[in-house]
Amino acid sequence: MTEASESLRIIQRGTEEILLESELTERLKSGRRLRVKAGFDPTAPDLHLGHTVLINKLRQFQDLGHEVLFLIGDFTGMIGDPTGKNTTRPPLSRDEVIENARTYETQIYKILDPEKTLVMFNSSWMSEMRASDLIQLAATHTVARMLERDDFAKRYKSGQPIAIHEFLYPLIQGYDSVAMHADVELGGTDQKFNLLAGRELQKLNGQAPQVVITMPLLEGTDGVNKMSKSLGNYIGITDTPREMFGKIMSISDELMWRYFDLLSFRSSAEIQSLKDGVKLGRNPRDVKFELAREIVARFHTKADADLAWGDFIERFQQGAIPTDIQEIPLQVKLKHATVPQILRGAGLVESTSEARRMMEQGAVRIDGEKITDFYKEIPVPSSHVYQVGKRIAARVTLQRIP
RNA sequence: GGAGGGGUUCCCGAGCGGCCAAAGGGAUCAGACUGUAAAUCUGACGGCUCUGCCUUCGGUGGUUCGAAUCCACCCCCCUCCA
Repeated sequence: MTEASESLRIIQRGTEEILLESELTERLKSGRRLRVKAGFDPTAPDLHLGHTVLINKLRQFQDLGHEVLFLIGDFTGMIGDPTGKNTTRPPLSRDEVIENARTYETQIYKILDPEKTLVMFNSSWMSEMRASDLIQLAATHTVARMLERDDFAKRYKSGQPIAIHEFLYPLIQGYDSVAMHADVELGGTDQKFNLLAGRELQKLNGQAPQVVITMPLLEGTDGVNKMSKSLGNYIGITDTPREMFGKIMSISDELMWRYFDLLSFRSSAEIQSLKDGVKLGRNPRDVKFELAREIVARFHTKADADLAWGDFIERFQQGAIPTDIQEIPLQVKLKHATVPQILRGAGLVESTSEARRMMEQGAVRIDGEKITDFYKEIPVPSSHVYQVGKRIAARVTLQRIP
């Protein structure tokens, strides 16, 4: 097996599609250090596991000696990528974009090698672009072509608005590839249209068109929608070890295998043997533990992962009161306080109505004892551990103020 | 510019003078169970000083004993025509 075909095999793993594979082989054979582009919109400042599917792939390119061009779409961020959306996104302010971009930069190096990463901002060439250039760019594509895009088509048909500027997004993303002289661009499957626009524009500008590689979209913790911050089904890479561990444990047994495929660094053979193990009666929960430990260790440390694991077992399997819980001081004017008041005051619930509901449902405990009486008076001063359900707990210390 | 349709609680979506804090579904949360914060089942799901009271159905003003529901004006979205 030649070196190029070995590289190709590594790159192929887990991808959805490579366009065109022959071109990729060609470039790999050239032995040149390839410029591998991936763009991120700085709309959501926190990366989640869904993004890491792509970043892991970038890392593989780096390991093979290539250079990653990490494009922060600060200019396009002000437009708002219409991909997959059924409504127009609100544009971001200059300051928000810069702030978000900074967060991205600090987060990607948990996976990428900084030595082989070039961070670029598309505002550096887009802000220079003149109106006449932009119109020329716009002239390269037709409205019909734009409306072929599934998300635009759906919005158009169902009567949702599409603003003109949204048509510019794929064109600008494509133009980025021209400006960056990208050899390869990676994106989610939903980005295919935008990625292909890059190929066309590069051809028009006399460059060899980039190879487009699409990666599957990772489903979120709900197992249905793609992972995204706005849907609240995400696992952030800056989540605490405990949160991250718990969220991974909450995915369905089915989805767990998908996560193994797209997120685990284990070999395909190893994953297959885990599957076989479950078939033979191994508890899927324990396999999920392994996944959770691997992922938590990647973004934190091995020790953090083990701690989170132990904590999870104690808390959910054995129902123990967590040990290192938050301390919340609360000042009270009277000699007594009722439980709903305390829970709301300490921020454990959003309203006293919610506190009452939780109590009715038997979710509230004080020092491990279930409390259902709304009017139970807690003396002030005092200090107890208050729990609302299995996940929320804090030691609340009541202090009397005159 | 003209004609028509529409804006309902986190989302979708019913309601079209009182029985509406507003059906149903989704999401979410809790409880039970379990092999787990899977699955399944049950329940909750505006707020409060909670057997009652207060605020909500694009906005403002009106009609009425009483309006999410009727009227007027305004704002926003969509479709068709120009």
